Amino acid sequence: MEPTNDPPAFRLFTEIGIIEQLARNRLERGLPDGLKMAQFGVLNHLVRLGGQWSPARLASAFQVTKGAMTNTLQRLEKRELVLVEADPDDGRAKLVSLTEAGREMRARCVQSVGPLFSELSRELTDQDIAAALPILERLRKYLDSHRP
Amino acid sequence: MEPTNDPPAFRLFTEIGIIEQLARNRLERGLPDGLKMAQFGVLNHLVRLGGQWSPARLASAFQVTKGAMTNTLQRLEKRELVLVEADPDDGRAKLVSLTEAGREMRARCVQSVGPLFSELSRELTDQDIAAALPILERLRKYLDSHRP
DNA sequence: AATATATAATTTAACGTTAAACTACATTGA
DNA sequence: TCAATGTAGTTTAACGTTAAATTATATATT
Repeated sequence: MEPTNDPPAFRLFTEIGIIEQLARNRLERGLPDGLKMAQFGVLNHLVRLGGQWSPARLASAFQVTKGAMTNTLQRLEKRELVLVEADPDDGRAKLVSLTEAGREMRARCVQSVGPLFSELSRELTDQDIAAALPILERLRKYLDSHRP
Repeated sequence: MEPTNDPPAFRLFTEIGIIEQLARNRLERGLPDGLKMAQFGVLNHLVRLGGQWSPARLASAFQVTKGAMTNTLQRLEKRELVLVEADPDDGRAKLVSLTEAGREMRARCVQSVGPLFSELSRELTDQDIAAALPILERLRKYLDSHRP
């Protein structure tokens, strides 16, 4: 690739776009049973934070539309990795929680993802990453707070 | 959002994934005539680097599959923003170049994208970005060189 | 020269995403 | 109380993406 004269912000977006594609592809390739990143993301979220989550709260946590979350949850529910119940306190809402199978699947996912992170740590130290993270967080928060 | 205990590399991917989504959405929203980022990317590439490019070279430059590039080029060709000819030296190949309309459209796209970059420069200086870019470049190059 | 292998581009199916329209239920306020 | 407004979730259409199969042409090897 030729070196570019694009302004820094443009190059930042370009790098982010390419990394996102390569990383999702690489991670997804290792996930068990053809699970997708979106699905693993929800399982991981439920394991880390526990409890019951409405689809709307999950959609907001992952910055996707409610329609996208409906889709992901339906796929997880089909595999019985997740339990979806009616919210007793709100007739419009549902509550999503992890099943035992979901917890096990998440563990397998974490295992499958391990090797990439090990390799990466030889290229990029935690210090390197820590240097970049605050800038990306500011960018993310800015974009998030100026949404339509 | 609750603070996470995820390892730095994981948080890096998470931030990148969210930023990619928010940024593409924000940028696309401003593009003229419902042009998409993928299409603008190709126009921009052809303006910056000029000349004739085979679909395969473009696919490689953008790190997408040839199928994805076929799709993007067909949409650009339908709007006559791009000219696609047979390669006289290789019966399998095609050559893609910019039309005048394509050049004008790219200029309109750059204009439409300007405001976001101005706003952004008040949140994130070029120095901030310059601090993050080398790390992202290393990550991108690593992922790119270890593809299946 | 003939065959085998490799490359260029397209097509198809499957997935995730958004936006917008829709249904169902909740909340607010006159 | 009832009407208006707001929110939760689903559905559909359109787009971009990948992977895999397909067609056509090039290149290399024997």
